[in-house]
Amino acid sequence: MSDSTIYEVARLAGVSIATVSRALRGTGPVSAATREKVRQAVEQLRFTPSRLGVSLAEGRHAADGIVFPDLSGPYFGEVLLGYEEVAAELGRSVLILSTRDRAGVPETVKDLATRVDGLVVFGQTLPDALLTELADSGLPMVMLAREAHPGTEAVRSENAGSAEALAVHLIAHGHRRFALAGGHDEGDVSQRWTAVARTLGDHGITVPRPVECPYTVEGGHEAGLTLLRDRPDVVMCADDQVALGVILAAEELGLNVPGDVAVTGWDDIMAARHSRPALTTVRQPLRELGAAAARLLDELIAGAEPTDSTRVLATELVIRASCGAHQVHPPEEQ
Amino acid sequence: MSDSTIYEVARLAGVSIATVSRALRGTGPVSAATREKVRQAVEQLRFTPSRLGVSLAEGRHAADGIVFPDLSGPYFGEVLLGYEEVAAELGRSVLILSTRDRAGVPETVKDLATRVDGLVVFGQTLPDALLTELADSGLPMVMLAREAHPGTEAVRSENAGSAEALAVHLIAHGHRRFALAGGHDEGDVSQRWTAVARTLGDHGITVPRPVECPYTVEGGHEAGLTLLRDRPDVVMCADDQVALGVILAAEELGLNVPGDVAVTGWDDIMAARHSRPALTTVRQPLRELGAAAARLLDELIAGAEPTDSTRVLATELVIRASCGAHQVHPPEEQ
DNA sequence: CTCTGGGCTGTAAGCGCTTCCACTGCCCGC
DNA sequence: GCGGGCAGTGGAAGCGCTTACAGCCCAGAG
Repeated sequence: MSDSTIYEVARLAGVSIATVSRALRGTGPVSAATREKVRQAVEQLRFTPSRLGVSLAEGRHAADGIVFPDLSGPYFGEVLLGYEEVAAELGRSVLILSTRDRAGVPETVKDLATRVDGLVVFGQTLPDALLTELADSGLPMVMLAREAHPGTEAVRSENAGSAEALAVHLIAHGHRRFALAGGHDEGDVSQRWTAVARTLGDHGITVPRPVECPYTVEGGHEAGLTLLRDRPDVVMCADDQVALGVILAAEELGLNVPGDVAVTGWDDIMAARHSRPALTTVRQPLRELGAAAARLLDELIAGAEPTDSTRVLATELVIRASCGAHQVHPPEEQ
Repeated sequence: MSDSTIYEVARLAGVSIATVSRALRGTGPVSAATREKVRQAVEQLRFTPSRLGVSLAEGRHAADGIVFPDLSGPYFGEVLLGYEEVAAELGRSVLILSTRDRAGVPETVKDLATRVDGLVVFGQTLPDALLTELADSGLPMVMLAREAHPGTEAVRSENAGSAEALAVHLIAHGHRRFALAGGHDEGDVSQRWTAVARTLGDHGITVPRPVECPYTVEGGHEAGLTLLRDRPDVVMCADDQVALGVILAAEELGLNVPGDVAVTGWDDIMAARHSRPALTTVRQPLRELGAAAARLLDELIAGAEPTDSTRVLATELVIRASCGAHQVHPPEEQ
């Protein structure tokens, strides 16, 4: 961009750069005649103010950073979509950073931090020590899909209640031997498993520890091959991708889903509705999650004090075929 | 971020800011003793150079912009993932912008342009006039999933060959009455439809004009309800999401897929493998698409002249159940 | 012993903008 | 007729950095 500068505009318009700036931003009084001269000069030179100059002078970037563990799969895309939409409305740009098996993450994140006014961090993407360091430096931060870290704000979707409802539903199906696929991550998933274990405990059912695996179809497939050796009645999965993998594993082992084993997911991604059998799952308001994070961060940047509290968005139990033969709801529309 | 500045570091270390800069960047000679003093001062003050200052002085942002029509669905997430990964390796940040039904796109894009050293633009996201304006301003640009615009570079995946192969396969299945779902977009999709029409024509088959619809499940569903009234043998869809929607529509109309009507997609998203029936489609190398774009843009930014040419990545025909009863390949692994 | 050339360091000029402050007229009210 | 106030404008000081240029000092050469 060999763009012209405010000096050239000023010279062409025959005014000072201060006047050009005032005319363009609408701050301070400028006569109609001057404004017109400036407008013409700007047009002739195709002048656009340098963001760098503006930001340096204003002392702000008008940009947010958002840190993901990964961008693959439908989950993050949806959240990001909701985030970017709100950020754009608020006049802020969005810088993304994916950390997935990458070296030098702390340095990269710190570099990102110098480019933005605030940061959104997903789940357990970053070590707590780094979060503390960033928060202590005064950087506004919002945590996504987990509880707030000291000095930050957070937003996640409801976990325990839906997990309990799902567990109760599965018990009503007559399932007794449970298995959990997808590890304990100190974030959303662990809250769900805790609620599930408690609910099952209330019914005199004990659950084995969850089998750790990456939150991907492949991870679920592998975990499924292990889990299904014990012939559980039902496998509850950390997310829909894992569930799809478990279903694949079941098919490979000659097991019918849900006849021989029920499977449930979490998130309600597109594939959940189209899979065979259609997946019983819990719908998360992914876009709203992103949107809420964007608004929270904007408030912090505007000067609000972080409250260390977590905003919780409601989820919805989605009963489909994979949890058992007796469907509670009629098949969905559209 | 109430960060300290290079001046404070210089004062604490008892040297000039020039020396601090040299010590930190490794440009110019600095004695070991001085280097150590600077290092200590930096550590004590937790100094990180302001990106704004650096960029303003260097005259570059070390950041790329990438413009999407939308971020929902699996397609863009994957491409973005590939992009961001390479960009990070190259030491560049990534700013994203989604334009989906949003007002003031030209202004937003121009704002984005002032924040980056180069831009990647997806398909038909931006009007040609705007592309021309940006390219003329000297902004390095790479087009994604379409042919190069003058003054840019482009990368897309192969369309005509796979489209022809798919059409030939469908003809071999005995299908004769074709329908196309998903509009003519002047980009990737139109290349496919053109190849399909030509191939079918060679076999004496004519195709009706494609039915326009958004590239979503809902769009496909609606288009399907229209298309299927004519009872075609097969519906070829612009992408997998549209295909999933058409399958939904077929089910609603009591039609068996592929028994009564075959359906094909494009992209090979995750849901394609898990849908019922599993979707015959064409796999695009989504991450590679993003990665190639990142590298091309980096070359342009480094000074390479745009060649107005398009790099084409190979695709792969994926035959599953939705195209007809007689499967050519055995069921896939994993 | 003087001269020369590095090595090392500091000074200062930008990079492109915003905005405080000072200044000039001019209109209005008394 | 005169002073106060205000619309309109310019000068200049930053914002935080990089880097060309110049200066200093000292070792080694002559």
